[in-house]
Formats: sequence, C-alpha cells, structure tokens
Amino acid sequence: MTAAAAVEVAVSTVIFALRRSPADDRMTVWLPLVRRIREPFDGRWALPGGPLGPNEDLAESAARTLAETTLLTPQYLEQLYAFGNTDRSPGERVVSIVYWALVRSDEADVAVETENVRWFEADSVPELAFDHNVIVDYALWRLRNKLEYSHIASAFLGDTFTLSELREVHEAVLQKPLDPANFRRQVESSGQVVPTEQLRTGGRHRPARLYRYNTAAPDTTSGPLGARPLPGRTQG
Amino acid sequence: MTAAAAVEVAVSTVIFALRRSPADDRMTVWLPLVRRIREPFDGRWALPGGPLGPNEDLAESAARTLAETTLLTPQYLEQLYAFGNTDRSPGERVVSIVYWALVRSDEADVAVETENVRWFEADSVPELAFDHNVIVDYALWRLRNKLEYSHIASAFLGDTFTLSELREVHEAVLQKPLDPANFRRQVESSGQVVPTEQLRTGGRHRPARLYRYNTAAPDTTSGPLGARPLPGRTQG
DNA sequence: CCAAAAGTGTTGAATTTACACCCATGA
DNA sequence: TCATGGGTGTAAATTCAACACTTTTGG
Repeated sequence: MTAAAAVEVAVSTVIFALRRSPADDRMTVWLPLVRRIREPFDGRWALPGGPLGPNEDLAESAARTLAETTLLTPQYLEQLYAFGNTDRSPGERVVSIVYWALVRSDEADVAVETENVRWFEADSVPELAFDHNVIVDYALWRLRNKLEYSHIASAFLGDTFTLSELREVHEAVLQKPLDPANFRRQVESSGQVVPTEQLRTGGRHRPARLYRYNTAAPDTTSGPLGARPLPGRTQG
Repeated sequence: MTAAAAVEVAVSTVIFALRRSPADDRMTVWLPLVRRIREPFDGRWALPGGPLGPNEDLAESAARTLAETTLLTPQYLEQLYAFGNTDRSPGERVVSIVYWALVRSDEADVAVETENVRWFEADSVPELAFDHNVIVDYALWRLRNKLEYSHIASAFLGDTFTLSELREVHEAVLQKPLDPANFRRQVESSGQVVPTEQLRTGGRHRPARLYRYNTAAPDTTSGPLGARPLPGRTQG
C-alpha cells in the first residue's frame, strides 16, 4: 500500500512506418525516436512516451504521445508488453506499459523531424536509453510474427490498395521476396480483403485492381479482448 | 509528474492446473480464486494478487502471490497483459499487470483450500470482482492458443511423462479428442520432447515409454525476450 | 485367451510451392 | 512493337487426417 506509491507508471510506444531507404530504393521499416533532455541517459535516443495521465486509459496515453511526437494518427495500436524490472531505470522505479503502432507510409513521409525527433531504420537503431533496444527488438519480432497470421499489413496503406502494394509491405517487413501468384491466392482466400470496382492505372502495364480491408471479417487475433480499440471508439 | 503518483500498480496471476471433474472423471482446467475482504467488491471472488513491491520484479511479484495463495511453485509463468482502464476499479486508479501460470496437476491436487481460497473449474467461474472475468477469459484463450504452437503442456506434468499423459493434457485444455497416432507423430517430430530409457508399467496393457521435455530445443515462442525467466534464474 | 492401450503403417485429401504462361497497358 | 507488372493455370512436393493393423502387457 504505502510502498506502491513509489512505483511510477509510464507509457511508451514503438511506432512503425515503411519508408524507402535513401541508399537503395527498397522499402524498409522505420521508427521515430526522441532525444532525452535530462538524466538518466541524457542525450540518448529513446522511445516516445511519458507518464500515464490520471484520467487516460493506457491506449489513450499511447496515442497521445504518438500524436505529440509524429502528428500522426495510428492505423493500428496494440499493447506490446509491460516492462518493470527493478533495475531498468537508475535511481527510480518505473513500470513502462509499451504499445506498438502502425502508421500509414504516405503520412509518415511528411512526418516532422526536429533536433529531438528523428526517424531511424528499424534494423540499425543506435544504442538507446534504458532497456529500449530490447523493446524495439521485441516489437519488431511481434510485427513480423503477427504479419503472418493477421492482416495488419493494410494499416501501412491507404483505404484501398493493390495486391502488389500489399505484397510490397509484406516483403519489406519480412525482408524476403514473395511469389506474387501465391501471395495473391493466400490473401484472396483469407477473406480479410475484398476487391473493389476500381482499378489503379498509371504504371506502364496492365492496371491493377484495388482492394479494401474487409471490416466484416472476424478478428481472431486478439481473443476475448477483441480488436484492440483505437482511442475514440469504445469497447469492453 | 505530479499526477503519476496517483496511479497504483498491482500484479495479479491467473493460475491454471488440471484436475479431474468430480461429476464425470474427465480432466478439466481449474484455477484458484481468493475472496475479497474489503471494498470495492467485498465478498466477491477475485484473482490472487496485490500491490507491486518496490524491490521486486513483476514476475517475482506474480510468483510470490502465487506461492502465498497456493503454496505452489509455477512450472511456467508468463505475462498476460496490463489492464489499466480508468474505470476498472471504482474510486481508485489501478494498473494491473497480469501474469498466467501453470502448476503441476499432482501438486495442485493437494493445494490448500480455505474459507477465502477456492479452486473453480475454468469454464464455470462465478461473477468476479473488477474486470477479472475478462481477464480469465483472455488467459484461457491464450492458454489454448499457445498450447498449439509451443510445448507448455509438459508444465502440467512431472519431469517425465508418457505421450498418453501429454495427450490427455491437450485434450483437457482444448476440450476435444485427439488422434493418438497423429498426436504422437506431431510431438515426436517437434523435437520438444525426447524419449528416455524408462517405461511406465502398471496399466493392464503394453507399457508406455516415458519422455522428457527437451531443454536443448530452441524456444521460438517469446522472441527476443527469450523464455520467460522464472524467479530464481536470471536473464536479460 | 481377451481387453486395452502402445505404437506403426498406409492411403487419400488438402495445402504449399515453384514456375509456366497469358493479359492489358504505356511508351 | 516491346517491356512490365497483373493475373491465371497447373503439377510436384509436402503436410494433414482418418483409420487399419500389429505389439505387449495384466488379468
């Protein structure tokens, strides 16, 4: 009782977006980090986050810091893990509830960068404050894992997208090429996306059909907790 | 900063064991609950747990309350989820880090029951305090899910076990019969268990070979966090 | 011998994988 | 017309599911 007040609660978020690598032109996974401006780890890069407000839910807090650092709204937001080892922050006891989020690539392209906010390629982040390197690695593992049995990939894209675009997302995240023909069949038979009437023209080749995420499809990836509610909607 | 102190941190644990149902003789999933002895929800059953100690890690806290309520040591302990909605506890703001644990069936058989600690069958728990019914449902979903792609089932058994015993665990958790021949092949090809030299005699039928959990097999179920360290061992 | 569970074999179905091939567009 | 990605077809390989059958014990 008396002792519990000594524990502080913070919420941090690993924010993923896809961007083209400046070197080659390949799509890769990126995430924004913020520079710490006080001890401990003054000057080090760290995950965006902050103390949990007394009147905000955990996911709300994650979405708030996400908006504050990137000016973006997440397409997908899910709790990752609670980190609370006694030794993870020198001189204080902090339990961090960490979320991970996906934002649309086209929005991320125009995201602000300042002296204290910078985007990094996910597989070459510097040495971070606290245990944040472990957290980033775990979030990346979860992203790659979940991509294969759910349909979060569309969260990186707009409302409609071609199957090539969707495949490009998978290839970027999983870092391996996928057979276009088999990918198409897998996705179509999953029922998670539905074709629209529109085509996307413009490339110097046959136009591609646009698909849309199927909101009516059942979500079996979160069990009784249901689809992780994005702040704004409501769900038990 | 100032506001963060208003949030209390608690750790609760969903403890699973297998027991034979008193009605029929079938194995089913059980869990211990404790009766609340103060408001809010005075008199209601709830998950065992309590405030996080200032000098204990999250998993340590879960194992401690587990030992306090059941006098048992968990064979498996993993973080489930952090629940922190503002409205989940009337009049106070509590973030609960919830763990789930598996204990051996033979130990659970001799577990104490008191006026304020009782074991319930998992699919017929009463109306619980707080949001604990949701938590139990989610933990059950996770248990059933994880059983199919990891080898936590052996945590319900002793050091050595027959494949029939292991299959009985699966059947109890998944609530459906499994083909003995196919189950055997699946388990053997997974590499997660290895045969010993011993046989188990006693039934009036052919003796069954005893198997042991293969500690050398790689654990791919937790990603970069590694196998969830049980209190006592150490791991980053 | 018989009953019962341990353990092996086999077959057809379903799924995955690799890759050949046609289609429709811009240049 | 050619190059390029969109989209379909198909056959081999692999995995999965159902079930027949043999083995070894206790009674």
